Amino acid sequence: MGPVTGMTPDKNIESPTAEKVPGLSQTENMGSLPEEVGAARPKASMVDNGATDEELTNLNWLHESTNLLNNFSLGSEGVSAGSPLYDIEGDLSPSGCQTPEKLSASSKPPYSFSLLIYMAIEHSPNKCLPVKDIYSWILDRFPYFSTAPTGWKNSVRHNLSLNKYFQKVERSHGKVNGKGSLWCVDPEYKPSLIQALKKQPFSSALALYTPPTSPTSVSSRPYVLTSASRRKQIHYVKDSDIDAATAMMLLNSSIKEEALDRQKPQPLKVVLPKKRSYASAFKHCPPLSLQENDGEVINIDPKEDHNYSASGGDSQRCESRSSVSSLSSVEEVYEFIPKNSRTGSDGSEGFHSEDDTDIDYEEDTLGDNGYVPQPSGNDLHGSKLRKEASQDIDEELKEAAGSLLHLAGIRTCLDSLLKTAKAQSHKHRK
DNA sequence: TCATTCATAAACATAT
DNA sequence: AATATGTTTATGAATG
Repeated sequence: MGPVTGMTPDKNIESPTAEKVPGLSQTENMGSLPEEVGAARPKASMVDNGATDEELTNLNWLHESTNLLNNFSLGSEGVSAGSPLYDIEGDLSPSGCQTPEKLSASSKPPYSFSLLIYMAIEHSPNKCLPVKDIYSWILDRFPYFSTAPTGWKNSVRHNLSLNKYFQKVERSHGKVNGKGSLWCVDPEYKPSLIQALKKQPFSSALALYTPPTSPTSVSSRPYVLTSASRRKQIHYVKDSDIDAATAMMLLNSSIKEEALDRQKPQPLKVVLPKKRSYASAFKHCPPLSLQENDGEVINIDPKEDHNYSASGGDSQRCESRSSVSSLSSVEEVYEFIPKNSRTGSDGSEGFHSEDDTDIDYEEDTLGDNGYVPQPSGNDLHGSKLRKEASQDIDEELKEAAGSLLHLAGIRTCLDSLLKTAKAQSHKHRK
């Protein structure tokens, strides 16, 4: 028996390596995924009290960070009603810098397939795309591939299948139109992908970024702060603030996740854990788990799970799991503001499938497979739910703040007790 | 030199 | 049956 023929058009191709562009070597400019996610210690850079008092009992930070948390968890709603479809060609690219697309119209895009796929998925309204639409998006954005040998589709599929960053999600049952599954970005690895994208020479690519969210916070929204204020905040940050704010962030994120979870009828149904178990990918982070190794992990032998960029996975996974990296990543990218006005208007931005996929999403919304698209800002039901969630968050935040105040009070008491004790012993010695 | 990442090709299985 | 999709293996280039 000979080799299987007629499988895909992929087969009747020349080796694309023949078309490699000089000066644009495969890895030279390519968006290689980072081995480590950039240091994800929460900088608590938002805490801007400007004071010098480093005592925990100085509760300015609490007030500030509580406001901040509200901005993070609730206030972001007002930023963008639609899904954050950022404009890859947006005005964020430095003047005089060509966009990758334009560069790649005749030459190979400076992104790895992983990043291309990631961008495609992130551009989709529902953050999930079938393979076909990933093809389409890439073709749409990178005309290079229209003339490139079709082997690139094989590479896309290969990446989807092999790469740990991507997850397969079932389409709705009983829905026969549309082959295959939907592909999503594993939230756990979003920071990695973002980090990789950030390393691209084209800063406009950053405009694609959706602020990474914790696994269950599906509605990723951009966070808008000016870089100037951010730097200022970073400048004033203090260690005590970091820890406190970190605690608050973690607390908040867990609360938020719970609240958001309540909104969702069912979690995403991840099809099958191929590279490793993704069963936890859409689960919550354990609340307030400050530990990097939370036990669940994680036998990541790069050889065991044969996939790309397996190294460094441990740390980044832990970081992202703890939600802390979300904050840091957000900080890294929150300057980028969505251009949602273009969504869907020209057919390329806010990519819509030409086939049934969107219909699929709609049905899934009501649906039977548990796949829930991101709530859109004008979704009344969603906003109502969010309001409820917000109230919950508010209440829990108050409780949390109360607890922290309580702790601070204890600390104050202890301090004063210590002082008294010292004074007494001093007296006693005299 | 070695390990790693990535691209590419290919074989094969399964679903539509 | 044809095609699309998904998985797996192999190989080689580039890089640190």
